[in-house]
Amino acid sequence: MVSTTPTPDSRHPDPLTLEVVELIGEVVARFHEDYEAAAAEHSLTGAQARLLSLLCLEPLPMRRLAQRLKCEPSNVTGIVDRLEARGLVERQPDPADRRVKVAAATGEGRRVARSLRESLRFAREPLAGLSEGERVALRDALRGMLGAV
Amino acid sequence: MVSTTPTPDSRHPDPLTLEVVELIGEVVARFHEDYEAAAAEHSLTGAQARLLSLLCLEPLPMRRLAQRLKCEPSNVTGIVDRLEARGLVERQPDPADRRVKVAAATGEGRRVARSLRESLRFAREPLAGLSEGERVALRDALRGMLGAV
DNA sequence: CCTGAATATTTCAGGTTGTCAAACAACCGG
DNA sequence: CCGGTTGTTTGACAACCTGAAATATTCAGG
Repeated sequence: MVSTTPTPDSRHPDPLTLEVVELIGEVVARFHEDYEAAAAEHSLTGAQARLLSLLCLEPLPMRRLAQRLKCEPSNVTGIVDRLEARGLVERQPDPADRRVKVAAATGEGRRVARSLRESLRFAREPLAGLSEGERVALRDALRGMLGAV
Repeated sequence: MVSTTPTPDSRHPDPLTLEVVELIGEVVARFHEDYEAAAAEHSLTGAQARLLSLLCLEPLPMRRLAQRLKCEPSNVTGIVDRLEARGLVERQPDPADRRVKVAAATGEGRRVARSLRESLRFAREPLAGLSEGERVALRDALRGMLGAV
């Protein structure tokens, strides 16, 4: 009787699945709130914070930035403009292809990004309230969700 | 020795916590993508879809809408304006207080919201790939995260 | 080498979201 | 009745986002 996963048909979800969906929605909402708030503390918008965080890992051409952020390249132009005006990012020419401009975080940009990462409390603090077993279970379930698609 | 949760200090998170944070970030990103895409299929923006979904549960005064959406009331005015122009929402006078206007979903609005909810596949389809035990574990961990704050 | 297609970036126009301050109407306590 | 508070809207402004057009550069073929 333990056997068959009780067919959580995605068209007729069972109550358990519905509750999990509800909970995920709440987590998503809180995560966003927290992210925007952390960005605002550094006088950044959410979009600016995301872009700066990306560049903090490695410099990227404008085109790739747009792909990572899932938006149009013309949009990235403006965001980089504003970050560049504040000295957090700079455009560098690509020696291999004079069409492309590589955006890179400046030293100050990296400093701000690090500070921002540290003020991102949600998804870390509440995790501290979980036992190791729960965290392992959470990890496995999340892996399953992301891998299943 | 079972006692103390192995101190996942939020300033020096262990690798397990870091991975979970990473996974949550991915889930949040996918959830948002999916939500925006589902909204776009119905020619709605994310904000419009969220507001319409709220009104689909119960009519709400503008003020409360702003609280639920965590934004300024003046912002809600515009979003309701656009939804009202499309006949998905209507403003009704509150007989008890002539200052307040209650926004309510129209029949068409409810129809669109239902259709939207059904096209929201992420957070439901991948869940189907989890065993019942995993879904229970996920539920408990999420509850713990949300409650712990 | 030259031409034309393709690519990377920017610019521009237009729409949506969001804030803040100010206006306005209606409520309410004294 | 009066003054302060509350709910909604309006206006000005900034950021985000898209789509189309302009520009510069690369690259493949003839």
